[in-house]
Amino acid sequence: MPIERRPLREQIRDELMLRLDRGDFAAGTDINEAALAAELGVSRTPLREALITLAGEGVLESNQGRGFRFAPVSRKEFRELCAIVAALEALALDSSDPVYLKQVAPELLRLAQEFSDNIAEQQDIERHDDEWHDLLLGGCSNERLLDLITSVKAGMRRYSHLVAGESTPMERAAEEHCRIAECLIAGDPKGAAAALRDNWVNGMERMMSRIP
Amino acid sequence: MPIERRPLREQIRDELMLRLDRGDFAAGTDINEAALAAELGVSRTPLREALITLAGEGVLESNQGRGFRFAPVSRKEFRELCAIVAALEALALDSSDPVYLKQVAPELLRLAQEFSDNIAEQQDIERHDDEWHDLLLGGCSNERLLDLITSVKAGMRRYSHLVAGESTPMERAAEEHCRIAECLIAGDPKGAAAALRDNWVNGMERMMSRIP
DNA sequence: CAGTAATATTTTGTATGCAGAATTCATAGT
DNA sequence: ACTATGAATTCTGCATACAAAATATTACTG
Repeated sequence: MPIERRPLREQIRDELMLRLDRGDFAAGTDINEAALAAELGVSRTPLREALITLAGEGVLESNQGRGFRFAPVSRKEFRELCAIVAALEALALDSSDPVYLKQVAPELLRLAQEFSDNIAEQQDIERHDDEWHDLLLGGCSNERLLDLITSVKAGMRRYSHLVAGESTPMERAAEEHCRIAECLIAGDPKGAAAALRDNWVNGMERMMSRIP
Repeated sequence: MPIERRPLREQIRDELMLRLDRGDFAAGTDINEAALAAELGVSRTPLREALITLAGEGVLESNQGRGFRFAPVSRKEFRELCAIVAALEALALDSSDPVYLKQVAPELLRLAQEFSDNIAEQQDIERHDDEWHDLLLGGCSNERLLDLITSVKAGMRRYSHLVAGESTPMERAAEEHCRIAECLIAGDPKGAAAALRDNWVNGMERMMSRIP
């Protein structure tokens, strides 16, 4: 079996995103490279490489001479990101294989329903939501688009823990997922794309009040 | 006046993109870090940082232990990129200030017309085309979206020099630009967005035969 | 002569070192 | 007490150094 041989910068990036999801870093926090490198047990070089990729994804921002910091959150940016992801996912759905969509639609519906039943941990909720969207878009052959969506969503993760603990928003989201799945079952991808767009717009509205 | 103090990695990135536009590197060429660093008169560290950002934009790709190389071109990827940019620019137009659009529409029309007249150098043509799109989208308040468009377009520059020397495609493009501008003058942003999408789709078709 | 094993060389990936900018702290002056 | 000034410290940005992987070369064997 082949042992894992990935560049350190990628592993570091993943680890940092993990910690971001755990809520270890607050938005606006600036990063001490030496300290973080020591904590991770690596040198500053691959750490900086990871930080640069994260800056490229909008998770961090860098200022000359002042290093990196977690990009501060704002309603404006969140609106912008939601609009972007809505458009990109709608495009992905448009360019998906209809056969695939028909095929996974029942599964998508089932997941959405079982999701609306048990209210789990925030961590799980988000993972579940992500997996649902991944399954939805799994039939899209536009690889660059899927990569781009992943990248933009990475930039949105800074916002995800702000909504923690609210149950009603999630029920609404589940309803919307059901509607999308139903459109697909009915063989109406156009309606599904519209419902998907709504899902993002509504999700944005739901979270907006949570953002400073 | 404040003297320019940008990180080396950014200057290097810009220089590499410049050289890419000049056609210095062929797609698929792999990069020798030491040689390139020496040629640029910098050390490998900021060079690698620039390479990593370019890899994030899809201009380069990296393989473990094998370094970076200019990502090979393919019709599939070109189609994918065109679809993405079409959707993103259409979104940008949708979320643009209508007042701004009405305002710059005559200028856009003028530029498109004067463009169709004199056939210039390939280099100039592309710069002109880029500036035209920039002006078109200048009224979009979604900064993240504009950044993203810039980034995705950077990944497309590998393809731009493939079309060099064809005059008829450019005339067609100018026509399409005129149509977009006319829609804006007529106060029909919806139609303009559709024409913009067409512009990208047609541009894709025009170039497709040029790609191996 | 083809093919393969062993060795040498090149090149990447990571760590360390160093100069200068930014920040902090202390001190002096009002 | 508060601000300003300057030294001391911290930290970033870039350069260099080193180890391991990949590639090229040579030697050997059938």
